[in-house]
Amino acid sequence: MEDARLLFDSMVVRDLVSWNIMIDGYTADASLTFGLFQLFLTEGKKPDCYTIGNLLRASIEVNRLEMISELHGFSIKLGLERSNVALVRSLIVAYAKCGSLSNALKLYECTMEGDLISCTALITGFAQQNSFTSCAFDTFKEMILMKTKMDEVVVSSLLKICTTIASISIGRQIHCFSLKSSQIRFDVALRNSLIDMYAKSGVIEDAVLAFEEMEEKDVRSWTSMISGYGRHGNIEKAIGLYNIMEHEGIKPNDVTFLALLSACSHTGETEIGWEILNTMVNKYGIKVREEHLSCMVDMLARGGNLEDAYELMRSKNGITTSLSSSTWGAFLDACRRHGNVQLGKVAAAQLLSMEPKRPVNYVNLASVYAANEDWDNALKTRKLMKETGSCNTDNTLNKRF
DNA sequence: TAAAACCCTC
Repeated sequence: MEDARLLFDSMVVRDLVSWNIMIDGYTADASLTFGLFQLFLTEGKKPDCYTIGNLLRASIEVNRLEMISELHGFSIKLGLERSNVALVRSLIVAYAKCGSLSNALKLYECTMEGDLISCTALITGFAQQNSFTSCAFDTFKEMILMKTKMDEVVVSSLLKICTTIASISIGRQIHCFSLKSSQIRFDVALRNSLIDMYAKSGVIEDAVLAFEEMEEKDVRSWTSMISGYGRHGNIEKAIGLYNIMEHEGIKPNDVTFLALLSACSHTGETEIGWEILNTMVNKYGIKVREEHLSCMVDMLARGGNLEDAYELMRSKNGITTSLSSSTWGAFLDACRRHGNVQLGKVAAAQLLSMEPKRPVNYVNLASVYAANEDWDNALKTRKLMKETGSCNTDNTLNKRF
């Protein structure tokens, strides 16, 4: 890219095509893309649909909604909005991905009704806004009524929503719909979505069916199935499947190991957990992620090995990112359950410095004291919570109602 | 061409 830039800078006459190629080349680094676009504008150039399309992709990358609106404005000014279907589609995708569903919807209703790509973008956009999943299904119903073209991507997106709301009945309906439709190809991604949907909805047998039906399985297929067994508390099956996977020459990834570690933490298999972590690092050279540590900490702390868990949190096993508040939260909860005031206080201090406004942290610390019949400090902690004014900032309730 | 799949614990 540096060479391309040198060549580009040395050009005497730069036409729109060379600008577009350059802007496209920088999509990996959005700030460079935008910088180049500024230069483009100061030179008095006019963007076309390709320039704007490339910039939209960069804006999605860094979640810059105001940039998308600006590019939308450009398209209107240049009259591209009315003539270029692909551009409008890209705008809808960009708005939906960056969370502005109202803008995406407006554009869709004006010009793109019944367009498969736009509908899929709307559906995943709705799915990302927790409380709008029903809108995603409404969009799909409209597609059916309008006899829109369907494909595996849109049903796969819908199945993903079913996993988050754990709706086996909707999931099954979508599965049946896909079987009946001649337009839907059962590719690896769709089959993986099916495994995941059934496993997360609690119907492990159907997840197994979907898994065994596959002629070509990738690492995600195996991981979904392992994770499914782990979630169901079946560690033997999870590890058995991992062994078969290895035997078949499929390389596990960081997520596969996360699924295995999680299975160990559910069943309290501390020794196996350590073994798995070692295999991941030493045999596969996979870097330990914060989530792996979090799992290990939970596993150790749950089993009462609070000291080991704390030691792991301190040493962080060589990873450089800092631990998330949720890891500390899980640790604090384990301290409460095992009545360890000393470590509970350490965890609470850490948590209160990270998120001083979350009541749950105070409540957990108070419970640590209470578990040790230290009513004095329990009461003081409760008081402190009220003083910080954090009682009113619990948005977990707002979310639910 | 674009829109989709595996991700820990509280």
